[in-house]
Amino acid sequence: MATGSTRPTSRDVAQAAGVSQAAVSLVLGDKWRGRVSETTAERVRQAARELGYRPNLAARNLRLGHTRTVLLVVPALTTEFFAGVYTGAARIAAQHGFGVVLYPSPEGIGPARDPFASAQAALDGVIASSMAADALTAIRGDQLPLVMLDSDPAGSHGATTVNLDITDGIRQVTDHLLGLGHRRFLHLAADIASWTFEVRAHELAARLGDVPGTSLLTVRAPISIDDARTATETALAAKGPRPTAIVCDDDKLAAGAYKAARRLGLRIPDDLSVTGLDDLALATAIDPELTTVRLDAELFGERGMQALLAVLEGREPQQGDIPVHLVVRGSTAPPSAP
Amino acid sequence: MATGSTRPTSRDVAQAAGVSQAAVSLVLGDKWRGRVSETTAERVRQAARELGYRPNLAARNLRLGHTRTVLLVVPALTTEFFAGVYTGAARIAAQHGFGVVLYPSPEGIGPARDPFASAQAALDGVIASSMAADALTAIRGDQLPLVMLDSDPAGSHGATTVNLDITDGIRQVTDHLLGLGHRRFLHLAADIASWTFEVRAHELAARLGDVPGTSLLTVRAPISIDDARTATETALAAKGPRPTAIVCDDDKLAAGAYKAARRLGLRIPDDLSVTGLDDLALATAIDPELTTVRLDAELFGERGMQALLAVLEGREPQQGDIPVHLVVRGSTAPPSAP
DNA sequence: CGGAGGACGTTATACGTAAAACCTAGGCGG
DNA sequence: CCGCCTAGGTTTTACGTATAACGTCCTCCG
Repeated sequence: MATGSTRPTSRDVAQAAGVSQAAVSLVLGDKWRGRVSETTAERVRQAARELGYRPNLAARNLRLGHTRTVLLVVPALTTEFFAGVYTGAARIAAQHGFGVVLYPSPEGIGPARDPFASAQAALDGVIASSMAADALTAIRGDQLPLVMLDSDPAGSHGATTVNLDITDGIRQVTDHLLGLGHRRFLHLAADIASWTFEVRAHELAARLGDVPGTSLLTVRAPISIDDARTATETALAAKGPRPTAIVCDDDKLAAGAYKAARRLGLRIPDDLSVTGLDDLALATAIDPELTTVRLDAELFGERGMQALLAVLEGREPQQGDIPVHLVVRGSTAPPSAP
Repeated sequence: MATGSTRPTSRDVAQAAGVSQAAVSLVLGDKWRGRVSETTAERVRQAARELGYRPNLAARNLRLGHTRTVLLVVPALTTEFFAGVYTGAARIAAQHGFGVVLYPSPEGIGPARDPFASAQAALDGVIASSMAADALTAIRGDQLPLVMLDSDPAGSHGATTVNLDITDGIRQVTDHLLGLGHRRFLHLAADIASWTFEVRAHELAARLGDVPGTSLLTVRAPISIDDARTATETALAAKGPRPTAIVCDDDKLAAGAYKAARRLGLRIPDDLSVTGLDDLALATAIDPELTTVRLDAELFGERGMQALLAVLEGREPQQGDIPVHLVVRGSTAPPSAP
């Protein structure tokens, strides 16, 4: 409270405590065992408290050569899902003294399309969702440690990948629906080029291919309730035997399917079973509640961060996909008599 | 591609281009008009490109004394709303060469309850939502430029405030409902101590107080669909004449009210009108679609960031609350005969 | 033809921190 | 009583950048 209006530095603290700047750094950095007496240490801490001293992060980062900050690249934050991923990642990060800065989607943020420029921070590593595909090339340029989320393990050029076990999720959905007796399926697919959605399509086709007498129609829509509604409406209005079950890539698409069904006068689950994927708040808000595959977004973020920390520390990242599980609610039932 | 594995510095670029480090800084910082010839400038740029040079942000921040990074403090990201706020803030920030780092909610992130420690970055300013109230004391400690979102202008100790015109939103809701003929109201309130929710309660009471023959019952619930459902159910089960309209502090609460209504066998909007506030994706997913007050989250974030930029540059921030507007959908109708 | 600028750079320095290298008593074993 | 160790510090340096202050030539005008 003496120098003026500029923030106090470690030198100011040193002066106030009557020691050298080095001593301050030692004490505040907890490196003083056997180097500084307990009494002076306390004096330093006292002075720091009184001045309201906060170390200058920029200077520390420069000195240390790292920033304990990582970048999380995600698509636009239009659902709770990636908010959950962020929360999980940030939690683990905080436990290890790291910060997480977000780079949400190349579109919509502004002219600076360069994640590294726009995330104004010096970075130690990157976690990137494969859905933010166009940011990838920029990222690969730098040689920062990289963890890919929801990404093809084979196509990630050696980057560590952390994935949800979507394949198993789709398996659970199809087992459930086939077990109920459904045979004619509509796949309401997300209109996004991303590995995680390819997996859904592939596994669904593979599963149904194993069962004779099944049919599978696919229709694509952007992830928006209204787009999903219109796509579903036209698909259902087509001639021929109507599908009895709609498998959606995502809960929002499922909400669109609900609206289409209402417009067409079809009742869920009596005339039509619908499944989602995500388990957003939306899933239990609609009526009937949605049978869907629950993805643990926070765990996903945690695992991503843990993997990145492992890479940064030269350890081997944990192997294995993150389990997901079907939660059966009121939107699925046996098909009515054909 | 020569020095080894460590990142190239401006000195490496200088050496490669055969100039001094200062020249590199001049050229890359666009301060070279009349100081460096176009040919050498191009040589420098070329060298920088070849080496894949990126300036060390930590060093730059140290030198410059600022970081062009601001902190956005928000409650947990459990709806799209604050994701929108972030997106808007980040867009404006990017246009001005700023980065935004997020500090979501003191709970849930980890042991580091200090926003400044956990947001590992050196900061130039802070935008804070009043809903993250417990972080505030920590923030007030530092004397960073501060913009408060959704906060009592009178109680913000001189910090700049940017607010949505919630008062007008509630006015629109009550006008709409009163116009339809409703007289008995239930206020489903968010169980959060925050100015923005107090405003809702206050304005609603004031508005109805002006109209003789109206009644207002209030019930509080945490912002979760299930909590809202049970709270609503018990409120509606109480004896006495049943409310004909439920005004909810938020769309999620409204979704809970829907479920309560279904359980009690009440039809919306025939037996019960319901209004929300936010206009989340949820609002159009439920049936009937929700009459609600649309809050432009991105604009909110933009205005917050613009205000902070104004403060940082010593300009006067733009005055005036952000307009909101009622969007009437299927969840409101005249009350059935008393 | 002398010197006053421009054009084109370079040298030197400071930002605040962490930590290696160095200093100085005092105590103590041999 | 010498040498060495240890406790308790201090001096010094480096991190990479931006920029103020300082040199050169070369040109051109009076």
